[in-house]
Amino acid sequence: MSWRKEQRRAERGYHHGNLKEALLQAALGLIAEKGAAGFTFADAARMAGVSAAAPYRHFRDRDELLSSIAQRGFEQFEQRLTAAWDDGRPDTVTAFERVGRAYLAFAREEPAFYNAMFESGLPVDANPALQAASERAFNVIRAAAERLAALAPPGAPRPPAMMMALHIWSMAHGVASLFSRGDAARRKLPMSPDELLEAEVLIYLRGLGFPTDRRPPAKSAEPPPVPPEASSGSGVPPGGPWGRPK
Amino acid sequence: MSWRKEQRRAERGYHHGNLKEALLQAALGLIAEKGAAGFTFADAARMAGVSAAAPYRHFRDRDELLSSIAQRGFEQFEQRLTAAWDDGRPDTVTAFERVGRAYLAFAREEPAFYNAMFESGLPVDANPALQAASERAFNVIRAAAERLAALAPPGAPRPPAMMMALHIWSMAHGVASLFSRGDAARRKLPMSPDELLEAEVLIYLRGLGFPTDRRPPAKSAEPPPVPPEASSGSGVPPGGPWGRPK
DNA sequence: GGCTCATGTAAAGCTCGTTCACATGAGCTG
DNA sequence: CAGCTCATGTGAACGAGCTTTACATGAGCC
Repeated sequence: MSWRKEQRRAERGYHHGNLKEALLQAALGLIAEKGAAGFTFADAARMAGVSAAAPYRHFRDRDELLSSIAQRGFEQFEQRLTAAWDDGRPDTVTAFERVGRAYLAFAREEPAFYNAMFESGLPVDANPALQAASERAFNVIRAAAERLAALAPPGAPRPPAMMMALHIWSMAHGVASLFSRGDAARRKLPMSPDELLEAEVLIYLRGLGFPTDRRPPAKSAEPPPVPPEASSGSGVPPGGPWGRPK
Repeated sequence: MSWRKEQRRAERGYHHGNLKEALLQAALGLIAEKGAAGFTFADAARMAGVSAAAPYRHFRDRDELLSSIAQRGFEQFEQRLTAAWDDGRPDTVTAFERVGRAYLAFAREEPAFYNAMFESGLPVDANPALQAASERAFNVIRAAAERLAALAPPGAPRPPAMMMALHIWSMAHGVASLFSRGDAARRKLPMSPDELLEAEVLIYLRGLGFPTDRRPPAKSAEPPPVPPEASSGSGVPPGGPWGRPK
């Protein structure tokens, strides 16, 4: 039983050498497995092969480890959103939707980060660094909304970019929280979370007057998809953004 | 120190009489204060004036107490949504928006329930009763969406009601989670969460082709607010649902 | 070679969740 | 009303986690 620990210590010597990083990695794994609530400081220490007290040399307490993870999470989140936005290429609407998908992808692929960031109950605004990181991530969405708002069709009042950003964020976050993670994801949906969000954003943008003539799964090898019947009723585009009822 | 407990016992006798309910109430208060994660079985027992082991006569374990609370939460949630919907009176769109506001109001006014229901990490679908209660609450939104979809303007494909319901739910949940609760609510917003959600829903509905000629704060004493210039561009209504830039 | 300080350890105190054997008394039964 | 029974509550105990404290180790520097 105990020789294992001894051997481990023999392998690495009295000093670990990179304990802080090892703890962060261990915690990441544990959170992904059991959620931020189930994650245990002691477990992380065990996993790194050190005593339960060792982590306190690197983190004030369990919460600070969690904060560190959330911090990293927001940074990676920002990077991924930025990459997805790609400065609005090839066109603003396409890039905007890519950001939405990136949001969901992050929630799905980095459950540990997402959990620490949004579901751990961490008081984000009590930690200035964390708050700043969160702000920077949101600013990607905000900047994208800014560009989109600038493209608003003429003849209508320009929508406030900040409001658009908040709307998009709430949609992405709502879909991610409700349908794209863990247990709740098992709810039977008529469509994938990605499609759900994409349709939601498209309908929303159309509500703002943006031309959104593509369908979500977007077989791009289609004839120009907008026959000029668009002015039926009060401006309803022809194809629904929810695709055909397959 | 200990005479307090003795006195308490003297006051109520050996048997509590209504411990289960007392525990639920105590837990509700504790969760509202410190979140479902910070809530402690032992604390609830203390608050009810019984020993730490007593609760186990009424709940298999801590999780079952939490589930009970979530269950009640979903039931009250359903009631409030149903009341807000009021069978679509006075008109479908108005009632629909009232449901959205009720969603936010519940999140704000019943933080303990909301927390247990959506933020406690409870495996909802592992508990049939809980899942059913959650389903019933969602069905209110779904039924409302159904009625709304039936009113879809002619000339456009009718949007799937289920999709609409999921969209609305994700919006409400996103706004509630991000802006309407606890710390995150401190984020400075250009508008209240209620206004934010209302605008979001209105824009969305307009994207579906619904006539949404009211502005959120809705001074209803206005002249018919849709001058027939609606067909400019691709169907952009005249007034933005975000009101004037005040 | 010897010092120093960052880093790790063991032990202990606290709280919590949970179980167990035992106590109490409310309500039924005769 | 006496006595029985069973739901309900108690106290003690266990293991686990968080955190602090006093002590150990050894890497890097003079």
